Amino acid sequence: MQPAAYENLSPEQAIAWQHELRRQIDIRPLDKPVKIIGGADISFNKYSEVVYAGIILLKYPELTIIGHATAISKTKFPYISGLLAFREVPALLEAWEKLPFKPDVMVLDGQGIAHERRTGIATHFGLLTNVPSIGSAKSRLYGRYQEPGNEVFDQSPMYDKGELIGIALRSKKKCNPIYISPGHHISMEQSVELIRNCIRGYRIPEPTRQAHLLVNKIRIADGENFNPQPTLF
DNA sequence: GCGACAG
DNA sequence: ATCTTGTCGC
Repeated sequence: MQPAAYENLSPEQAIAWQHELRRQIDIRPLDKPVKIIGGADISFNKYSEVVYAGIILLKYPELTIIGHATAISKTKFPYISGLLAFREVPALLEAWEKLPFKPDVMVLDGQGIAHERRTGIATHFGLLTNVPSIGSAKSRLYGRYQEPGNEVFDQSPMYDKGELIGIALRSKKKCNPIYISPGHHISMEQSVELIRNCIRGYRIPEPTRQAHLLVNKIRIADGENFNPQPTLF
């Protein structure tokens, strides 16, 4: 199935596709060391179908920005909890194709396998691009866990019926934890280790944080042309 | 039936 | 996610 056709899927069909994708998930150690790590995110104006996607490339472990790509696209697929990938992945793939070179691993803003059907946006993106991926979410979607300790890097496992599906990580003191889970072609341990090495004083790891800054920047720049609200007179 | 519910 | 200023806490 082509991602471009995602907007025509019904929620039921999207779920059926996730069951299909689930069979292809492969959680295992990386085959090569990480020298370049990428971060992806999207932004949009309320009530608008226009989505601004962006991917940032950082040198690892220095985390200096060495490249990026963006794409302005449209989507008709609404936000539905559990089906986030169908709304955001198409635009992200457009940005992915524009990258000057590909990263060794990608960090997505959302879940990896910490998902009811193990198909969070990071897993979905990893399967389609065949690139190792990690999910770093700002809130929990699925799985049971105990609140991690209050010190930086304290962590707590997330389970689904006894199966480890993610890790709640305290990335910053006095802040809510972030939820890490492998997406595809990477292990749980490596996912957490990489994210830990991407924390730079903020709650959000650099790849995703920089991607967020990037897409918000292009959205604001693009919006300075017309008025979203009904103009008076 | 009730509560939860990535971005 | 986005809309938005000040403000409580470390």
